[in-house]
Amino acid sequence: MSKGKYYITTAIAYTSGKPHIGNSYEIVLADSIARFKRKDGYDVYFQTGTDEHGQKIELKAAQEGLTPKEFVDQVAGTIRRLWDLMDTSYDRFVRTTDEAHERQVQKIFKKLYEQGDIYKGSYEGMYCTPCESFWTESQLVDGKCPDCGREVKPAREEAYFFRMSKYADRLIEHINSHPEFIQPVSRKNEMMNNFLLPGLQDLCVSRTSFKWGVPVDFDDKHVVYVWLDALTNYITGIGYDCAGESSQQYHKLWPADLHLIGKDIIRFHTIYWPIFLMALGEPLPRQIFGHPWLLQGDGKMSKSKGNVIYADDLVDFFGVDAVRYFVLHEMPFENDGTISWELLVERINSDLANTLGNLVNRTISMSNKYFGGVVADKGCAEPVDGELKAVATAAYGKVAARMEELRVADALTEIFVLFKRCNKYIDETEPWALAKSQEKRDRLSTVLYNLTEGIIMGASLLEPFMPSTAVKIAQQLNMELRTFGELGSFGLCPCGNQVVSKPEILFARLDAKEVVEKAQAMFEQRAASGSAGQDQAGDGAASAQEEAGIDLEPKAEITYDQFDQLQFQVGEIISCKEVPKSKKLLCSQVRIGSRVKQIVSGIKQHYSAEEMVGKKVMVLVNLKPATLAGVVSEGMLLCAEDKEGKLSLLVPEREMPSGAEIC
RNA sequence: CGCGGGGUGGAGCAGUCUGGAAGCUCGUCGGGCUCAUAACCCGAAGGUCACAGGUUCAAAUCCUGUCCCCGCUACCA
Repeated sequence: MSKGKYYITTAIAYTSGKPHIGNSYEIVLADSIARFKRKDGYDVYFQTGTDEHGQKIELKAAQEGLTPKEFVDQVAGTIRRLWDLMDTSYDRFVRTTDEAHERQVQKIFKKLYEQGDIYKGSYEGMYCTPCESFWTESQLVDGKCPDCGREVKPAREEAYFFRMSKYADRLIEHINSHPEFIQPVSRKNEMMNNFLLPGLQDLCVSRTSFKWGVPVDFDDKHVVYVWLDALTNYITGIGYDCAGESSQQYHKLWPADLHLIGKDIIRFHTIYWPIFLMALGEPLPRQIFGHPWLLQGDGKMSKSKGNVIYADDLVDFFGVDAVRYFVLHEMPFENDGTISWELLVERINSDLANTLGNLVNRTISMSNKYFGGVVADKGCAEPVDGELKAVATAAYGKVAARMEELRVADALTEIFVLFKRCNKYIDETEPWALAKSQEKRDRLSTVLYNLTEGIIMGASLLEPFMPSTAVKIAQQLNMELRTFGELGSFGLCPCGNQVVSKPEILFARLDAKEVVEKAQAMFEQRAASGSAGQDQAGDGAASAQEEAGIDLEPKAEITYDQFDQLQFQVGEIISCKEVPKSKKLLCSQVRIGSRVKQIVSGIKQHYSAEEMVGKKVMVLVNLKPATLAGVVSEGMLLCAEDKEGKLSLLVPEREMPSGAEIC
């Protein structure tokens, strides 16, 4: 009976920290599609996981005093718990540190090298020795290292490259002949125009600058660089082997039917990934959907403000299904969506509490009130019933059509059309009026039967999106959820069915003001307890200092001589103006003794040019001049900075003449 | 400064590719109803589709220019 296999993946999450609600959206979206397809008769395999290598992770781990492996174990655990919390039905959670994956990546790398797709070359650029960093010409500031301002020299680092150009024509041809390959279509043009048509650059696929990665087994100075490691999870996770020993499962599942990814990594999935597959001689995935992002509406999401929204917070406030509903329903198809506490409450109240929850509640209440909870069709049909039945039986087709286009938000809207129609039906039939006369009792019974039927059909459609809500509704109605195949018929409910005697409220109405206040309190507490609370949920909750101090990573100790090399003096700002075309910079003329220096500072968002004038400030005088946004700066005004990035200039506590030494 | 995405009734969005009566949800206002979670149903008000030009019989939609917002990036010396 199966309609065939359906292999769906999400991007694997990078384990550098706890994902916020925007990142969690993807897994929920994938889950709703997977559940829908499963219920629709496909043999679904749903894979997700984590991407755990790279320099950033190496660094983060070191900062926390952990080995990279310990660190990623922790974060991968957090991510997996979050995915589970969101009630996602993935079949496999791959980790790029899985031994089998790593071994296969090595084999793939070697194979591609041996067949000439990967070659050893060198990465050329300008190298800053003290910073151990490569820079491209365009990154240099004034021909100097953008980090430290020191001289850079041309250098080359050995690296492996993948010959992209070889497969470019084939890929262009594939994309053109498979219009469904890249979704939404607008992304297709973007990829074609920006990358494919101008000519593909070879891709650097190894690094020597860090160790935390899959080692190249025939050249252990190198580790495999991210994409060849990360993207291949889609095949290694289901048992691919490049030596021809791939598993049964692989043969069954590959090619993937859908890679669901964020719009930021479309390029890697629609260009590099297909080309890797071509090189391996494997078929290409059928479809890649780059979904937009869910952005926070009320103010910037920022860790220092502590207002980052995480899925588990939302679940605490609203429950899993409400959160699922919100992210699925509020995401536009192509543009980024907005999330805020107010919008969340609005959606929950109007759709979930009013339209759906209240419908179930009033229907069950009436069945109990008029018939002791027994629902039966007494065959007293009237013309009004027709429209309800028509909407109910047509719903599956409409929802399925939307899902086929991956328009999940619109699919949900279609389901709610049915619930709204049920509410309207109550108004049209006025059961309370029917209840008043004895001879209308059969009609009343039929009306309630029809309503119950409409609700269970809607709930059955809702199941992939809000699984536990659908089950709750079915339980209250004392019925089984329907299969999609049954949704074409109206009236499958056996007569004499007994609903629960007291309906449970599915979604309580919320007060937006209260919710916002509660959220704010949570954020304040979190900000007070420091950054720990963000990476590890709940850890920070215990500490609640009045005014938290700020701890920094200690830098290496220096000698007095080193300190003595710095020259600080009091400077008086005699004039100040904004640097044109810059967001942050103010340019001040600072009198230091008898000299005047021009100093550019990134404080425009904290001080106006006018209020700067006349201030006596602390200046680092002997800093090597540099050019910022085209303006020369000959020193540095010293500032203190708090957690939120607010700045305060340092000024002498007592009156001091300009030029006074600070020592 | 560079790249990208936007600007459609009070709010969130669709419609723009493939010109042809300005739509959806929420909110507001008025009415109805009372089974229900002050819920439900009906109706109304509210938009020069950022601005200015142009193409066209016809422009939210195509072309040109301008302004504004957001993200990444370079500036935070």
